[in-house]
Amino acid sequence: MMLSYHPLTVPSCHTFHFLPSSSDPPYDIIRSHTSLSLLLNCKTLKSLRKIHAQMIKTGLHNTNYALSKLIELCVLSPHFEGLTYAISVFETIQEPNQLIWNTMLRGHALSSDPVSSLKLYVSMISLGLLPNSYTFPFLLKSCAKSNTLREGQQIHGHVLKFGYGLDLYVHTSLISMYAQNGRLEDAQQVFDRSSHRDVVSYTALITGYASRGYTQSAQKMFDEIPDKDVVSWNAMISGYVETGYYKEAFELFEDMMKSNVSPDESTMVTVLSACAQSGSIELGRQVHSWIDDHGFGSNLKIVNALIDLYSKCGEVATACGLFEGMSYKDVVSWNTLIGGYTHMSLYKEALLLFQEMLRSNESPNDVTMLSILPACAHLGAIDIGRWIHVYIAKKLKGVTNASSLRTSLIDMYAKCGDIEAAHQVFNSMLHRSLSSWNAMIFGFAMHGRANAAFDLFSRMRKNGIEPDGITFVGLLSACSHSGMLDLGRRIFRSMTQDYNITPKLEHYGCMIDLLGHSGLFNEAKEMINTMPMEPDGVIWCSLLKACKTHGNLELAESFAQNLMKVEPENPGSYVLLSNIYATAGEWNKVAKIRALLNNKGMRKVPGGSSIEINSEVHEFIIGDKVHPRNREIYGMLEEMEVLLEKAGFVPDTSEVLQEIEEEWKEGALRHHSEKLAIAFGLISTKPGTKLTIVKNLRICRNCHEATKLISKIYRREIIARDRARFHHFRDGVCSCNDCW
DNA sequence: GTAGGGTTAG
Repeated sequence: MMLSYHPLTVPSCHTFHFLPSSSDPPYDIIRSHTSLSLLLNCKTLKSLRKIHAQMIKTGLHNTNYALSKLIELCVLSPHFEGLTYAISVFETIQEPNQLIWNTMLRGHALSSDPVSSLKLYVSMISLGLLPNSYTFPFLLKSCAKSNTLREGQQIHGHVLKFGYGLDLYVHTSLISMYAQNGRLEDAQQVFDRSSHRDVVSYTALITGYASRGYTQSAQKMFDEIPDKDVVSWNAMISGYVETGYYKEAFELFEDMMKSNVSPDESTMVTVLSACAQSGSIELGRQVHSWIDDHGFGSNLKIVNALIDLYSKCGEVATACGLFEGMSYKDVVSWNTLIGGYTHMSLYKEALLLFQEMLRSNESPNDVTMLSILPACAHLGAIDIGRWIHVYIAKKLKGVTNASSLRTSLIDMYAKCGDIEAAHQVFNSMLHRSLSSWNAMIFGFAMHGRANAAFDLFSRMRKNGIEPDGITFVGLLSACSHSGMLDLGRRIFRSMTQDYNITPKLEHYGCMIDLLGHSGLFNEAKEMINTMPMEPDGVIWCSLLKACKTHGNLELAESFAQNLMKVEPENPGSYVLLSNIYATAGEWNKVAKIRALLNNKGMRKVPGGSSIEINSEVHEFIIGDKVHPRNREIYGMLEEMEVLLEKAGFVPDTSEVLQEIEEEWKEGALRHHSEKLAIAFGLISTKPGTKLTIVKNLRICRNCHEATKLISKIYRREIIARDRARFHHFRDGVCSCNDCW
């Protein structure tokens, strides 16, 4: 029975007055003893220490059983850093028995540093102690977990040397160790040589095959199992899910339902995650009603999987409802919904939920951070991003995802405009993955620092890191943001010739953007004709923009037609074309396009900008009047206009249709969302404070010119991120050198 | 005499 009261509220006299007697085996008494139940429910190191102290007082600590149980519970407890405590207990024991040694080995194998169990084993052997059949599964587990094949092979040698080669548990552990190290032939060999096998050893091998994509071999082994149990079914189903064979997974699930084995929690979680990953919402709903009918409806892990299903399939409200209806939530529940929001681009909702999580008693973990950092990056919420950085440094030291967390931080800082902070994180890293290098290269590219991006690339090569396709997207976009055509051409060639990487759509996109920007339309068209895939909207759009820059009306029309073919529902293409006509003074055509837009009932995505002040993200759309400090903001806008005019600023009205419709005549330019955000930034920060604005569309030329002057007039550094890149405005100039 | 192997958020 689970104890519902807190361990510390139980009087100690009641807890510890049994002492083992010789006639009664102590473990029977102790097992039924409250103190062990207390240990099992022990949630803090402090209460564990108290219980331990009681054990010492009552002499219970002298029994090997109690000690080994104490250590085991320390080591298995998810609630605190039990291993450290277990080690301290272990060190007080004069002559630990084999059980205690094994329990310590198990603890180390389960820890975040499984290799330490091998070290402990070495010290055990050097004391002249012998392993038994229980020793090896722990050691092999740590070799499997840490992918240390060589050590695993040595342990295999010891297994044979000490004569445990026939133990089924040891055997299965060996299979699992080889399988997880990717040595499927060795795993199969161990399996074939075993004199007896059971469903568990089959399953170990199946998992190995399936996780490496050898689903056929896995299925063959699975068919051979005479007495399939629920775990073996689950392993096979999840093998298909993991490798993306959703249809096969669903079919197998159906077979399982027809068999005499009933699915369990794990089956449902696996099948639901298959539905989520493959977007099979209808099937997911069927599974959901099955779950409700079979009494799984309040199972924590299953509800978490359902939340994942609904949020991944776009039914956020259903996901949210399930989340709110949970009587007990764990960290996975929070992470799943936060991740669901991020997945659906609901970044603000993700941040709000994260803040709610902090207010509740749930501590975020590395997974939380990995889904919340992209939300900060999108919103430009750098204050929260910095807070998370501190939290990671303090609380999540040495977590397994350290490298991806840092990479995520680099991305966040870069996208929030603080490229220096991004660089600092990068430099502080001891082990950089390819994606860390890529994130930093992308960061520099976004900020128009092409040279830094290329320096980093050569440093990366010197470190012996092989670039991938993504690296080259970074490098090519660095070229395109800085208008470096020749370098771009060289990189594009080198990518195929020297690195054997086949260019994808994104690579062609960067090159076509570069060519278009340089006015080399023929060459751009040639590239489109020779590339092996169809160009997407992004490519036509970049060419259309190039036409605007170079005033090429004729080509613009044909590009626009292509754009409308690829993205007929995207009003942006129509607006772009109408802007080009407006620039050329072709007002009839402008009117035609406007009529077309109205007929189709399309509205342009409103331009929105956000600015973070005191950890709060404020969003503005064009002509926005809903902000609580609306009057002050518009007052500031008027002041800005007066000062701009004084400084000689003449608005370029040719782009007046950028934000088409309602307010296009009056104030369409004056009240662009970035101006509102800047005005709000100016009134709510101290003089001299840097302002960072995030915009969902591209910044228009008019605002770009105005912002340059504003940075000078108000002596403010203004950093603006638009859809494509960063602009650093300072003292009347922009880092992009007007090349965008 | 107690313990050990295979499946389950990203």
